[in-house]
Amino acid sequence: MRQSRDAIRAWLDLLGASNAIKKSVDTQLRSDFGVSISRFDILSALERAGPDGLRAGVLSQQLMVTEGNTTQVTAPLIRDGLVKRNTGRDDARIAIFTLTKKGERLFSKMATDHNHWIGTVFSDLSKSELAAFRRILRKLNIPGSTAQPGKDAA
Amino acid sequence: MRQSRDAIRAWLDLLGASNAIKKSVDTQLRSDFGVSISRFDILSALERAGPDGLRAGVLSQQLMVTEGNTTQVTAPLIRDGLVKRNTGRDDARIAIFTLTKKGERLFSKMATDHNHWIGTVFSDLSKSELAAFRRILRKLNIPGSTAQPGKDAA
DNA sequence: GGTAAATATTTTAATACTAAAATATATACC
DNA sequence: GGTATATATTTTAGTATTAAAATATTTACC
Repeated sequence: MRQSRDAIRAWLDLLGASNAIKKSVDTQLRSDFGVSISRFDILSALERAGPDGLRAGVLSQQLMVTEGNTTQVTAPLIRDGLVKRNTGRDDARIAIFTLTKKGERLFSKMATDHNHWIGTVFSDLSKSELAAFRRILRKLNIPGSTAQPGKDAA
Repeated sequence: MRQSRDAIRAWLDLLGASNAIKKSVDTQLRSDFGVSISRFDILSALERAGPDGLRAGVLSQQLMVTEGNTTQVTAPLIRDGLVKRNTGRDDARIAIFTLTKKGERLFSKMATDHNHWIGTVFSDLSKSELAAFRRILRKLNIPGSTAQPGKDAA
């Protein structure tokens, strides 16, 4: 099983890089804007959705988290006036989240910085290396994983 | 900033793959052995350390977590008889963790399966693709990250 | 040998996450 | 029109995580 030992090394490298990038982004978002990466992900999804916002269930699906998680992470964003929660007019069971003006303004600044940070992380890779990297990631056989990510974005 | 958009895509792919693999491993470890990936990481580090075990601080460093985390994640392992906690004989401040016989037996089974799962994840990559993948990961510029991972292993 | 400082770990308070139970509302069928 | 079922979300209980405060013990120095 020589193959499996190299695979373990690759997995540890992958996990380490992912953890380190995430930690770095989270630290910067918190110190510069007072927002965690989880909250940033929500703001990002709502920004993309525009004025119609997103239903709780759709938001959860996009971020690949449970609905309970969405309820809890939106709570402080609502408390801080970055997100508004409305109830569907036809169906009172439905919760619709949208960005407030304040949320839009803050997210816009965050997105600029976030894009720049991530650009820097990959800045030493050539265009073809970046493509090769993504191609290899798509070749991984991950049990129970039909498709792609969903979390984090800008 | 075309470059930054592709970088974001690569980051989302990287994060998605990492999350999905971790989730898959965690789910399998829990259902087959009743142990989470966090606890598995501790057992793995202690197995590697052998009969002398590891001090709390060293264990924390190796897993790249806080000492408080180590205290809490070892607690159920001790409760379940997989790990033993001893106090240093010269210095009573020191906590030394070792695997029990039961812990060794369980970890041995877990490691076999874990290696196989990870081998499968990377099984569609050629030897050179695997090497290219690791080389690219090492070329990433991650702020505040001097070196490599630390977590998870077998 | 007693106090101050240093060291090692644990505890506490907060965030984030899941799975499962609970709640609220709407729909369907009799 | 009333009850059962289905749907959408929230709440609860448990695990994992960090940062900062608290505790325990040793070391150093007067």
